[in-house]
Formats: sequence, structure tokens, C-alpha cells
Amino acid sequence: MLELAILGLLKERSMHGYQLSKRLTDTLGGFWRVSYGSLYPTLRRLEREGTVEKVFDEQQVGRRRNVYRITRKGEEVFLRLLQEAGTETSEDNRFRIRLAFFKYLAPDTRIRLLERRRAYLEDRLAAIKDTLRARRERYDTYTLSLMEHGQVSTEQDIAWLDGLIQAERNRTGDGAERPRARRALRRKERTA
Amino acid sequence: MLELAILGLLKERSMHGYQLSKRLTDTLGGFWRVSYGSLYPTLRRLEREGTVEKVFDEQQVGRRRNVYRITRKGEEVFLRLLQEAGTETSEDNRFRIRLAFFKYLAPDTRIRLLERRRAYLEDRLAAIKDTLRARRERYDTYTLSLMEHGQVSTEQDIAWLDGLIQAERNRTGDGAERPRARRALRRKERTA
DNA sequence: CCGATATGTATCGGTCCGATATATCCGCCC
DNA sequence: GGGCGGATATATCGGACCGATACATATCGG
Repeated sequence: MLELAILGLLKERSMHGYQLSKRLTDTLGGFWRVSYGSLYPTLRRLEREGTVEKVFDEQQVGRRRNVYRITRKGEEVFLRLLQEAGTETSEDNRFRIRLAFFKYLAPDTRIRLLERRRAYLEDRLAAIKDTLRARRERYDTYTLSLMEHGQVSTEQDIAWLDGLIQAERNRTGDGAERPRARRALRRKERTA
Repeated sequence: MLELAILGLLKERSMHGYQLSKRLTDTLGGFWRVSYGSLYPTLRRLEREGTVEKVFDEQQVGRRRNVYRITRKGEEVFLRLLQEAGTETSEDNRFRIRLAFFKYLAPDTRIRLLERRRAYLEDRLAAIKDTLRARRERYDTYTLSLMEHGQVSTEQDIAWLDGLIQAERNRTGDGAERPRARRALRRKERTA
């Protein structure tokens, strides 16, 4: 995840670690605060792997800083990472990061990723509804409120995604192709 | 976090690892899927620390299972963990878990935690608004949509919290004490 | 000029994740 | 009855990421 974010930001312009952390914290609006304990080791790992490289600051005025630049290989890795989406818990944040770099993707890839995310959230929503329907009486007020809030939030996230998908379709001017109802991905059986 | 969740569930009734994971995944509605890679090692750690202990299944019919019971010390640790709230990123999930065990807290402690969480979200909201006001033109459509969605979601989370706080006040019948505007916690300067 | 704050890099221990291995039990269908 | 798929159950491994902290240097207000 961090790798994707770093490469994406360096694609815009070369930066050093501290700038990366600032930029990232801003964009994600507090949903993810990058930790130096992951950032600096990751930067060195990426350098070792050849996806980023140090920019030599000849004059070296002022404070010491390691400015990094993305390499050709890094660009390739970035585009590959950007397109593959998983179904893990951490995908919540990963999707946000992905979206922040959507401009680098082709419109149909964008739509594919948005619909994939939508299907995932539909799954989550169905799971919550199942639990609420089948075992509602088992939970206390607070847990219930938690689950109901989770349901509402998820519904609103889906609505937001629908807006993005619609905007994407309008942008391409492709209004003829009607969206098909997609089969849910990896539907979890919660009715055990 | 996992420690709090395990102790909380074991407080209700003794369980083995697999049951814990099921129960947890249900309650958190897909926002957090407990990994066995954390669950089993943590259970053993807790046993080592003496907050849980194995229940001896004398007959040992059927499949092998390790049933755990919470100890007296575990109860104490649980109540302590439940009350202390931080400001880390992981607090998003931690708060959800905390809320799931709110019934074990005194009403005024509940209100304190809810207001603390509210203040934290207000901070986050202010940070997002700051960024949007000061650097709106710097971001592309997708990043902007991301941040605006973050804003809306946070606002709705706050409204949800307000509902919970209000319900709590009504429950105690203490309608006389008017809520004071709380100073925000650790307000981040984003206007650099 | 001094102290507080911001900038900048680095490391440590620890928690948690995701994948995978292994084994047993149960229901079902042929 | 025999076998097969799926649910139950525990365990481990490498790695990602976190939170705290240390340690510098620059900047700015008073």
C-alpha cells in the first residue's frame, strides 16, 4: 500500500520522505497517518529494488535531505499496483489511495475498479443485513447501533461510488452501454 | 486492540479461538476480519500474562479445541483497556470495539468516551476543511471527491455520535446539565 | 539571543496481516 | 458404504505497518 502511495506521489514530482508524509496525511484527511517507521525503511527498500533512486543534491545547502525520484521501472510497477485490487480488510485504505491516482488510469479501467469496489461493499452490506436479520436479539443496544451505523455508512459509500461511476460514464460519453448487474465477488455465506 | 476484543467476548462466556474469530467478524460487520495469525499467538500471550486461562475439557470428545476463560486479572485489565482511548489511526477500529462493550461502563464514562471521540472527529473534519479551503486547486477531481466524501462521512459520524450522546443523557435522566463546547484535542495545524 | 516549533532522517520493539499447512468432523450424493 | 466437499479447529511464517523515540538543524517570535 505504502509502495503504491510513494510511487504515485513521486510520479508527480521528486520529493523527500518528510514531504511524502505531509502530502499523504493531507490527501487521506486523517484516515491514514503515514508512520516514519514504515516510510523510511520502505523508501530504502524501493531504492534497493530499483523503483526509486536518490537525486543528488550537489550544493547540499541547509539541512540534510534525501530526495527521491521515480525510475522507469518504478512507473511500470506503479501502474501494475494501481490496477490490481484485493478483498482484504486493508483494502479500505488501499482503495482510497488508488482513487487518489485514478487520473493515471484509462476510463474503462477506472470503471472496472469502481464496480469491483462496489461489489465488495455490497457483499459487506449483505453480511451486515444478514446478521441483523438473523441474530438481532443477540446484541445489546450499543452493538446494534454500531452495526446499523455500519450499514448506513456502507450504503452511503455505495451511493458515492455510483456517483463516481455515473460521472465516469458521462465523461466517456458512453451512455449507450447499460450497466449490467454484476455477480458479487466472493460472496460470504453468513447464514450458518 | 485484539486483547480488548478477546477479553470482552470471554467476559460474556468462555470460548475457543475459532468461535472468537466468528463472533468478532460478525459484530464488526466486515470492517475488521480477525486474522488467525494474530488471534492464536495473542491467546497464548494472554494465557502467559494470566488474563485468560484454558478450560480443561475432561472428556475431550470430538475435535481438539482450546477453550479459554477470562480470569479475575483479565477482568481488571479489560476494564482498564476499555476506558483508555488514544488518538492513533487504529483508533477508528478500536472505538468500534470499545463501543461493542459499552454496556460494561458507567454512563458518565460512556459519555466521556463518546465526547472524546467526537472531539477527535471534529479535529479530523477541521483538517479536511482546511486542506480543501487552502489547497483545493492543487488536487484533481478524484482526490477532491475523495476528500469531500471524507468530509461528509466524518460529519455523519459526528451526527451519529451526537445521537448516542443524547440517548445516553436521556437514559440517565440528566437533562439539566448542558453540554459545554469542548476544547479540541491535539488540534493539528494544517495551515502551513 | 533564546526557546518553541517545524523540518528532516533514522531505528526499535511490537502488533497484526495474509497465506498456508494440517487434521478432524459432518452432511450429502451416488 | 464410501468418498468428497465444506465447516470446524489450531498453528506458524515472513513481512507490513505502527507508535514512540532519538537526534539533529533550521526558522521565527519575542
